Amino acid sequence: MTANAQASHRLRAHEARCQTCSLSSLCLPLALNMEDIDQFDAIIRRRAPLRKGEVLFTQGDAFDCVFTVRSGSLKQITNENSGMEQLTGFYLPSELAGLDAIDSNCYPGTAVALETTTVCEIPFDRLNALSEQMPELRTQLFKSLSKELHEDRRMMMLLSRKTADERLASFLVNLSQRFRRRGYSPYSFRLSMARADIGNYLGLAVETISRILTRFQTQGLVDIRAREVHILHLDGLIELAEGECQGGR
Amino acid sequence: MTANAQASHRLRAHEARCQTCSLSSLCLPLALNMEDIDQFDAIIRRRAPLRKGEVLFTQGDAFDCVFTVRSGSLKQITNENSGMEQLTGFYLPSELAGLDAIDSNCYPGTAVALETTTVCEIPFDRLNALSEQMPELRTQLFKSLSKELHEDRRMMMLLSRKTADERLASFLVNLSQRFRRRGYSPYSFRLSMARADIGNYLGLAVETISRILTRFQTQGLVDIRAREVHILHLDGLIELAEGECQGGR
DNA sequence: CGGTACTTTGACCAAATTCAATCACTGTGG
DNA sequence: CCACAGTGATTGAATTTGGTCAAAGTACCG
Repeated sequence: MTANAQASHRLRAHEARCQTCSLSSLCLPLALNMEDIDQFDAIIRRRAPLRKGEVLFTQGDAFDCVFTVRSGSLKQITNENSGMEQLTGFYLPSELAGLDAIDSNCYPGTAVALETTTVCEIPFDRLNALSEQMPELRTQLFKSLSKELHEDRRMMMLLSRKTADERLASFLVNLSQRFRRRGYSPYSFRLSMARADIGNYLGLAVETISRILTRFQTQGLVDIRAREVHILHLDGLIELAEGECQGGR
Repeated sequence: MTANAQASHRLRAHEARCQTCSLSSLCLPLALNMEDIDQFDAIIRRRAPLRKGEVLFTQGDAFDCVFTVRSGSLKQITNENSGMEQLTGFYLPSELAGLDAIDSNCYPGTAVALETTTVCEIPFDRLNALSEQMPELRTQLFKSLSKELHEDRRMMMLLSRKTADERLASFLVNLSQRFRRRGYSPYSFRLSMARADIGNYLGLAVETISRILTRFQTQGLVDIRAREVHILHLDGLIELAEGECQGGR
């Protein structure tokens, strides 16, 4: 590698551009042409990486930006008056956080980094303005919102109709699919979240998560040591995740 | 009333216009000026009323329109492969159904009228196009999507952290508030859905709904006979709905 | 007026929670 | 380099909430 190439590499790493970003085919500008991407790129701010546990935005803060994860992962937690705390979602690279803040103009949850995480910060008013000139961008934004709605509906079904086993299987399958889409192995990955986070997200006690994971292990479905996951029998998990509920409950 | 006035009344009833619609302050065009409302109005199609049990759109159908309820109410049901059936929401007048179809380009659930129901049909491609020229409309559309996201998150919290009592109290309080916003009494209203629908929506068995409603009744919180609801002690219900979970589970 | 669909009530049961205790892993400071 | 603290994960036993099954009661519609 020449000195020149090294320098250019360092530059890219530091102030990455959408043009060179490996996530561009999954991210908001996915449908834009080169020219539009440049304009889009111009409104984005890159931040110093968040360290594990650092907060990206806090529940109640005034809304001004949405964020895409560039590397690492986030969790979003919502507190209700009564001290109830709900983990409403995990965000992986290329996923868009903060969309649920548009309506009320303040973030309805707190976003926390689960590991070292870099994000792109997109001021929403400028994004909104840009979406006027770029129908593809607007459509993509509508789609992102709609997709998250759709995901939430799946989650509602999971929470209200599925057993603990089915929930955990769904969770693992879902992660696996998201990793696959991003070009990582769908069979081997690292959980960036604690068991307690998984439990909170799935509406189950930590102990239940733990018990079921060991059961999955003894059944030969997965091999999990600490946070390292190896899926041994994906079809089995998928079958489990779908459940055979005959409309009960 | 003169014959003329009668005719004009009949006209309005038949092919209502946004300009004269009593819901305009709650509905999509809420931020538009007169001129824009006219343009918006022009893309809307009004349909013959749906009778109870009739289907507005079916899961899997190609997506082309979103719908606002003008009178009556809808439920949306999603079937998963495995025969699991989840009621993902109820739509009251001025609420927008079908937004969750934008991403996948087909309706992810079936919308069914719970009573005689009229809707406005809005072709999404034309709405999208119009939102290019009308920033207020675009913003309102983003807000509607975001709001539904937000609602779903509340629902996820309800499903994963609340007891049966808290869920049902939340449900009644939520309905009450939605009626209030629409100018109806928050204390007396009619449930357009069956107990089974409520149960499905809240992730509880019908029997549980029934038991808890009678308990609420004996506790003097409500007076319910058949589907007629009278809320006697709204604050009590609200308190119940919030629960005192200290972050458990 | 009769039938169908919806609702209520009771008895029993099972899944998942709670409580309690132990174990493993990480990182820090002596 | 190792002991120790602290967090996170696992396991077991007892409890509880809400589900299932069964049956009877009630409202609504033609």
